[in-house]
Amino acid sequence: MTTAKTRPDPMAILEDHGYRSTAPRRAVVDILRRKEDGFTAEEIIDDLPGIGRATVYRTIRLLLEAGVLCKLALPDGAPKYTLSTVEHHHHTICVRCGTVDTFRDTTMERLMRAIGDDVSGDIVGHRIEVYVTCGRCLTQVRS
Amino acid sequence: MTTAKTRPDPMAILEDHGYRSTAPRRAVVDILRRKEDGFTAEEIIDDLPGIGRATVYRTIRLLLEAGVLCKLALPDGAPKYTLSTVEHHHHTICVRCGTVDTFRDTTMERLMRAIGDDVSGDIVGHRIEVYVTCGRCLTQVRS
DNA sequence: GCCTGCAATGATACTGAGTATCACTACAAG
DNA sequence: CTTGTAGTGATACTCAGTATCATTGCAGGC
Ligand SMILES: [Mn+2]
Ligand SMILES: [Mn+2]
Ligand SMILES: [Zn+2]
Ligand SMILES: [Zn+2]
Repeated sequence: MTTAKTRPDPMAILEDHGYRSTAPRRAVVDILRRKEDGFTAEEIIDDLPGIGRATVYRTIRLLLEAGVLCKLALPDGAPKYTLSTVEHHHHTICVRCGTVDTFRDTTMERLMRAIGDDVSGDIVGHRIEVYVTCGRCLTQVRS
Repeated sequence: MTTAKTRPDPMAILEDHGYRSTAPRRAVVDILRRKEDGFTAEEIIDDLPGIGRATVYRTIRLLLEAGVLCKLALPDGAPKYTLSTVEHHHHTICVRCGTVDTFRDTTMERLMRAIGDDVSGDIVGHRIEVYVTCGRCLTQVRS
């Protein structure tokens, strides 16, 4: 059970998209590669006092466009981001502690395609977020 | 084919929750009862120059808590609200013109319950939004 | 119908997240 | 190295939403 998953280097992906490898971008990428959990933009900014807010936001936008990051819209508050694995997936978010987890459900994807018959127009995307009280929070509540 | 659906009066619902029936609240409720489509908070504020921003936001919050409104998180930009029918439902949002529609899919709800086995912790809610290019926008693109 | 307490209002100032600007910096190609 | 240009970051700004608080007006008691 290794926690380190082999994932393509986000910086390499940015370079493939024609962007330069710069020290600030590498710093941002290094930080968020270490985050197993979801993180906010402001979190990254605080972790990197030497790097301007604008650069952090710009780097996040590039990584989103490159598909390296997922953007989660929480019920309220600032969005969270997670490193995206290659496979299409969705997220559970603990409403108590904010922990983000991923899940995959191929039935869901099939269902989404079936819904195409119910809705007028062409489906171009979807967002599915499941709000949970996570296992750890459940045990805390009961103790 | 009547467009006016018989829905419980949002103001009456607020009164049931112990809130006063005031002129500003009635004005807000009157406006948004007329909107078949999704609307933003700022839209309501612009429609009611005599009423303070704070009051509009406060009224929207009360209606959300009372379950009268749904709040939609668009991919980016300010959230939209829609009057909620009693039945649980979800929304399609046209990525081109922003039109909001509703759909129901009981299979989806059954599936959500099935997912409970896959995720750790208790499911307390979910958000499903389907992004589309609506029928009207499709015909415009092709003309 | 009037008092009156307290809920509600709204002008204003504020916060927080994100973006535009622009003079400056540093990457990378030659 | 030199050099054009992509990238940076301090700063000022926008935009959505919230806190404050003096004033207003609703609703229940009389
Ligand atoms: Mn999906
Ligand atoms: Mn549902
Ligand atoms: Zn939790
Ligand atoms: Zn449309």
